[in-house]
Amino acid sequence: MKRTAQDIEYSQDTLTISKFAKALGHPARIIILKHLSNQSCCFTGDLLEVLPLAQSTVSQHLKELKEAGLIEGEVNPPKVKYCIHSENWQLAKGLFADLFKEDFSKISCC
Amino acid sequence: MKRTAQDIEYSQDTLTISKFAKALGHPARIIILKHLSNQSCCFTGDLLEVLPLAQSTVSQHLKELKEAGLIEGEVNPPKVKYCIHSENWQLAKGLFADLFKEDFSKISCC
DNA sequence: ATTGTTCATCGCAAATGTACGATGATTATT
DNA sequence: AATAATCATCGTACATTTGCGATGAACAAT
Repeated sequence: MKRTAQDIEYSQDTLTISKFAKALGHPARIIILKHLSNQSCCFTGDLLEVLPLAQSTVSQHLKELKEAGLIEGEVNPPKVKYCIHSENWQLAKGLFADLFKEDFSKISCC
Repeated sequence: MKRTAQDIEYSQDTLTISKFAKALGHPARIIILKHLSNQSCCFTGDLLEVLPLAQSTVSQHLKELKEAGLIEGEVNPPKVKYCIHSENWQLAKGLFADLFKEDFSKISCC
């Protein structure tokens, strides 16, 4: 991937929402987030019972969600509790709501 | 990527939102969608003036958005008009709103 | 007929993503 | 001290994504 001088042209909001979206771009990570958000609060790798994936793979997905800022992990040996990162969750909610604010429910095109 | 028998385990909603999210997972595509959604309606490769990318690359991003169902293209030679795919736009809006419906704005964790 | 415009697609290169098993680190329990 | 449980990380394999230039297809205007 050649990169030129120009790739700095995106606004912060654009970068932020695309980062969140990218993290949401895999069904396993959607499942994880839905679990965390239902489970009024924290959670851990009981996810393994829900996801048809190896433990290491789930761990990797959790890492990506953490790096995207959507969740946070709290070590609680020998377990780890994962929670929704409330601040960024609100941020994401707002950014997506803003993206989809236009309503094209009536005949829209052209 | 080894695939085993189990990868069929995701619900339709989960697959759908992750497909949309994946398509939103790149800043260039966010820009494109914002343009289409502001521009009350259709559009074409004036996107080239907005995006720091080669024409072929932009075309590829448009293709991905089309395949994800978020936009549709209408040939109008020698140009192509792109529009938000209203039905799927509404669907996406609903799915994201549902995902983020829980409110973690007050102290949430554990 | 030739030329120009607009756009998609192909082929390539490099980067990232997805998945797994194996191994290791940490702590609790025996 | 030894074992078990929980989770992260490493290494590997393969797929997908991202980007570009080059080429081609479709049509309009000359």
